[in-house]
Amino acid sequence: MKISKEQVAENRQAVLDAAATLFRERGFEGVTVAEIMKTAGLTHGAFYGHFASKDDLIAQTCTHALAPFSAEDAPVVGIMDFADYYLSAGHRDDPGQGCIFSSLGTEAVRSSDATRHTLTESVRHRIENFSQTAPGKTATERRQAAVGSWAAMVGAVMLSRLVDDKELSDQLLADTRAWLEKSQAKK
Amino acid sequence: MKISKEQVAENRQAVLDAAATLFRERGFEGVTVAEIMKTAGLTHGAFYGHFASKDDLIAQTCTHALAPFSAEDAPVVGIMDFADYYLSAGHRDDPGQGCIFSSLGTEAVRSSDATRHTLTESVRHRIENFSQTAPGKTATERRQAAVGSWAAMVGAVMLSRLVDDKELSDQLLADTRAWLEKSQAKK
DNA sequence: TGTACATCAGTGAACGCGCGTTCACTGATGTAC
DNA sequence: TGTACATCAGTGAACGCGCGTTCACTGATGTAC
Repeated sequence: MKISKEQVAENRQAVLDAAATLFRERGFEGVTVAEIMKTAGLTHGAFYGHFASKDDLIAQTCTHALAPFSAEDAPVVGIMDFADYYLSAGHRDDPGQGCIFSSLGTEAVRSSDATRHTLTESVRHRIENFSQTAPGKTATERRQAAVGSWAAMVGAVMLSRLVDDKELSDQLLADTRAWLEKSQAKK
Repeated sequence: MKISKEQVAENRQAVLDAAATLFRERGFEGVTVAEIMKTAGLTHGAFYGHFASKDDLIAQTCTHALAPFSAEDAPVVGIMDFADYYLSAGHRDDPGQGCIFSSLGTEAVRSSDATRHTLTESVRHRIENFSQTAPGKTATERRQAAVGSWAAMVGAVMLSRLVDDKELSDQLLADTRAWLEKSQAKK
């Protein structure tokens, strides 16, 4: 039952896609290798032909999921434009397709060196990207605005998902957005 | 080998203390029941005399660890005073004694109803507390400042622990603090 | 106050399930002639 | 171009370890008389 080279590449992408969604929805430890392979349309035995271990998959999944944002030519995005998406109910309610930091942040602290390194570089890119349009007279001020604003978004979405009261959850998102808007306006 | 009532109460507290530290350091799933009991000076078999399950322990540990902040007479604390502690290297480097949201936030999303409810009430209290001294003309503005500022702190500490570059980690904390200070100052 | 006995917190061996990982086998692909 | 064979991605049964949980047993506490 040998498979064509194209099919192999497709299968590999399917596994990475399935892992990217499932990990963000249920955490690295909340999803089994067998479940990921099944979602990708394969059996668990095929897993080790593609990846050295579950940890290896985690690292490669992070790289895979963050690729669009880490590209050198990634589009510059304004903080408030980003906030409109990031602090939306849609993003909160669909972690599987959302930001990896607000869905896996506290677990990733204890992940492999490779995973943490990928995430670190992504943090750097995100800050550099936001810094280009952030308010402030100096580069330092703009970077501070970029870091502070993004940290607030990540924290707010994480808390909004945690809370068991929809009203409070909505308020966390809306209040953070309002506060960001005011902070941006003032230079 | 029956034990005195005082000793039973002490043992229970020791288990909760051990769990509170270990969970924050290594995550709910990264610590075993046996390890917690050993840290508390007991054997794993005694666990089920105190708690119905590991999930029950998690819920009670959250209540235990958050008790000081959830009390009705908890002291009102200024946002920047709190930020001085929260965004310090000391807090970042000692998650075992630190804020539960920045160490367990993304895992807690998938925890039991009881755990999430305890955390929700704690979020509410924290916001109410900060709102009392937050800047703003109206109650709404003050609440927005409280929510946005706290979200930024939680996000910043989580990211600062995640990153594998000490310089970037320090910068995340310092930039967030600087940005918070500026945002507080303006009204 | 002293003695006999029931209680029950803690012990540690054992259970059983789930999960990451391995491996002998299959059969379609793609190469050699 | 057609045929024979080697390759190797995928299959699914099996392994083994770790962890949450259970349970028969122990022996100090505290109560009854």
